[in-house]
Amino acid sequence: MSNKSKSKNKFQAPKGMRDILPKDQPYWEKVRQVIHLSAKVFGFERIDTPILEEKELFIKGTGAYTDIVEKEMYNLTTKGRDKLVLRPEFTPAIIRAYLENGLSSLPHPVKLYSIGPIFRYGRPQKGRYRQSYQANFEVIGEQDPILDAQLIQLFFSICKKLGLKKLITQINSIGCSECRPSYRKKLTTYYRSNKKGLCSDCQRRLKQNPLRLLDCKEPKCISIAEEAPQTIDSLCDNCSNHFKGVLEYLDELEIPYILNSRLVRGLDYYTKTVFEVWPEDEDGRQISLCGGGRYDKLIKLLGKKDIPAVGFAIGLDRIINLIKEREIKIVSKSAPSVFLVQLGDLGKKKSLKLFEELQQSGLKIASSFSKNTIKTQLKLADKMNVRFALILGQKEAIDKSIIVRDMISGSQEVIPLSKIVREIKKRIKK
RNA sequence: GUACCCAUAGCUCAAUUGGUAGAGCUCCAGAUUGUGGUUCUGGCGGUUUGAGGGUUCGAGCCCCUCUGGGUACCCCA
Repeated sequence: MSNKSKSKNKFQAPKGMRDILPKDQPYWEKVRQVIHLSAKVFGFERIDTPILEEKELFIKGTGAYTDIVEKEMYNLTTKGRDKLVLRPEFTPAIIRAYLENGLSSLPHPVKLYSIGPIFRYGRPQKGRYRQSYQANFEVIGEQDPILDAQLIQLFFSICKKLGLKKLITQINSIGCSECRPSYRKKLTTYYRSNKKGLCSDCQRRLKQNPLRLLDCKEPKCISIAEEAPQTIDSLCDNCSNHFKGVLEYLDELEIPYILNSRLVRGLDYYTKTVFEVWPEDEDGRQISLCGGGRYDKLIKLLGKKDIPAVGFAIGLDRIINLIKEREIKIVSKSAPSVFLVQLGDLGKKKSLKLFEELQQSGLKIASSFSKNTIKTQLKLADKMNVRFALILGQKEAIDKSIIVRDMISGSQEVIPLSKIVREIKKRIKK
């Protein structure tokens, strides 16, 4: 990505938003392709929801006191005075679609995934953009802890296919409506007695959302948080067993994880399991690759029925950044293996149709009809890293033949035009 | 939203104490009139240094504002 300003050009992309240029597209294609494949294997069906949603959906769903809702949404009012926002995350929108379209009549669990842009108004930096891309997975309608574990398995499966290793799961359980209130009380009491040692943000948050004090980055707050009562010690039997279940399944899957009692996450709807996955050697400050958890109460909040669910989101920008940082090679499947060189008026005319034939036969073929010299065309062929160049000139066009040039050895051979497809396919296989 | 750093050709970077912008790569063309990856030569490329204002005889360089980027927060993917 360029760090240069383009403001001498009259227009520039809005702050925190960028163009994904052709040279980066192979990364995006690869990542998306792997995600689609893994989603299918794990039984997820695709859903696409609008980029705009009612503002109220996120106030209710994500939570009125979360930073996302408080200060990071792109708001707009329509001519009809509807209050809409660019979606800052997927989950409430997916649940809305699930409820609105009667997907609850399908056999449960209903497994849905979606992939696309989300928008958050904040200060951009590496791995944080105002328009970023997520892949989002939701499993609706079951509370079996195996589903929580399977989501993490799914993420590791995707990473494995992308060649990403050295990752570690950060996991915690934050309880449910049964046990959270009493934990909250314990925590609040603990923090009240240490109130004067807290930063100003935390003093404010103490009233609204005391759980969030646990992952404050202020040194003084960190040391207070270290002594704070831990969520897992206050879980009710149900939550405790559930969490044990998740961890047992992770052990069974041999997925690396560490219990992180300070992981609470900023969205209001989480219950029980919360998790993120970080690169192993990082401290996770802003590079968590995915994050999610269980949200057994969200659906009731947005609808009527009390339906449990679990889900998570993958940050595609961060996945791609990591692939690049670790210099993992991505092979573009669409890279051409043959370049058709045309020479002279007749050659040019005849190659036009030949190009179509070759391409229809399934060969990945490149060409440059606007360049006329053989030199320039071969140069291009070389740059594209093509295996063979096919040369159709005046002479060949008359003879109904074509030259096959091996771009590695430099040797070439004249072949009858009628046999070219078969010959090339034979050679590529070698 | 807060703090610090940054901004010169498409890209990576030069420019002595403020003295009037230069190189490599890329791109295009030629050497080689039907043969690429090396080499050599030439050309395009900056409405003059992200934008606007100020100081000065003179600003890429100093000051202010804005825009964008980076990093650390806040928070999250």
